[in-house]
Amino acid sequence: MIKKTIGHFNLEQICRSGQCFRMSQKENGRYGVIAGKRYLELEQQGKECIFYCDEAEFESFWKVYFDLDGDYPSYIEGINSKDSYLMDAAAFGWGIRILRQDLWEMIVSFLISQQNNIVRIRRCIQNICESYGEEMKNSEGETYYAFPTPESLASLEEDALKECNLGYRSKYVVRTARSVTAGEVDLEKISQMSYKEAKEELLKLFGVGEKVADCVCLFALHHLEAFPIDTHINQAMKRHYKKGFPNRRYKGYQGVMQQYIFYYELFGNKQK
DNA sequence: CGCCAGGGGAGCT
DNA sequence: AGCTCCCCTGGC
Repeated sequence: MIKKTIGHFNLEQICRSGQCFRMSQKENGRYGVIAGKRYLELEQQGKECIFYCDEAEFESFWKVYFDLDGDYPSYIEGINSKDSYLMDAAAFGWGIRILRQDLWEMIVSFLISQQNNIVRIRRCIQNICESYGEEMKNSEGETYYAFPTPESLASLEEDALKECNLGYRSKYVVRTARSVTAGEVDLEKISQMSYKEAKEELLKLFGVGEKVADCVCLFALHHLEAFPIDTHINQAMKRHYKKGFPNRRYKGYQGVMQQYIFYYELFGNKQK
């Protein structure tokens, strides 16, 4: 285990921010994160954060995964001080980071997210992992499940994932898995593309629209200019940005602002 | 029981 | 760009 003091990093906020559905708080207060086949436990102790892994794994994987080299103070300092709403939102979600999650996982996760709430999304994902993901053991011998591969989902009937509580989204996931295994869409290539190209490519997948594509671009490909607009963001735009969100000012990192707004809308004080 | 909303999307005009 | 319809759960 290693201890790190990292500014603008807060596990509770990241866990609740709704970008990572495989991070959860355990009964002992620690957080567990599953990423691909990996498992990590973390613990927040005030400003310090404990990573239960060795230095090599931290440096080569988790530091990148949690975007610890990102300069979040400068993102926040760039906020227009006259924009009290955004100032409040950022002050509330100061510890959020935009993670670098697996591309395939994010595609499936946000296919499932449509017309769905966060609690149920987590359950759906847990269900497909338990049913079709590889069974793994962490260092304490506890079982966890890797995310199902495209191949394992492509072979299913279109309605098979209804048993995992996906409802009508089942066929979106199965058909998308088939597109990937058939090579119609190349995930390796997408990960090398610019935001614009990657989004265009993702939109070819059945069930992927503007919002889902933007979430994938932001949370997997780390295109911070992606600004997913969902019902909550849409309402915030109507209330606070009737003339449109100032994209020009936050050019290149609008996605970070989106996360502050989203988190604030969901968990902030409702006296707005 | 009906109604509605939850981080939408497809298909059509 | 805007509209309709699609369609699954859970909460009230």
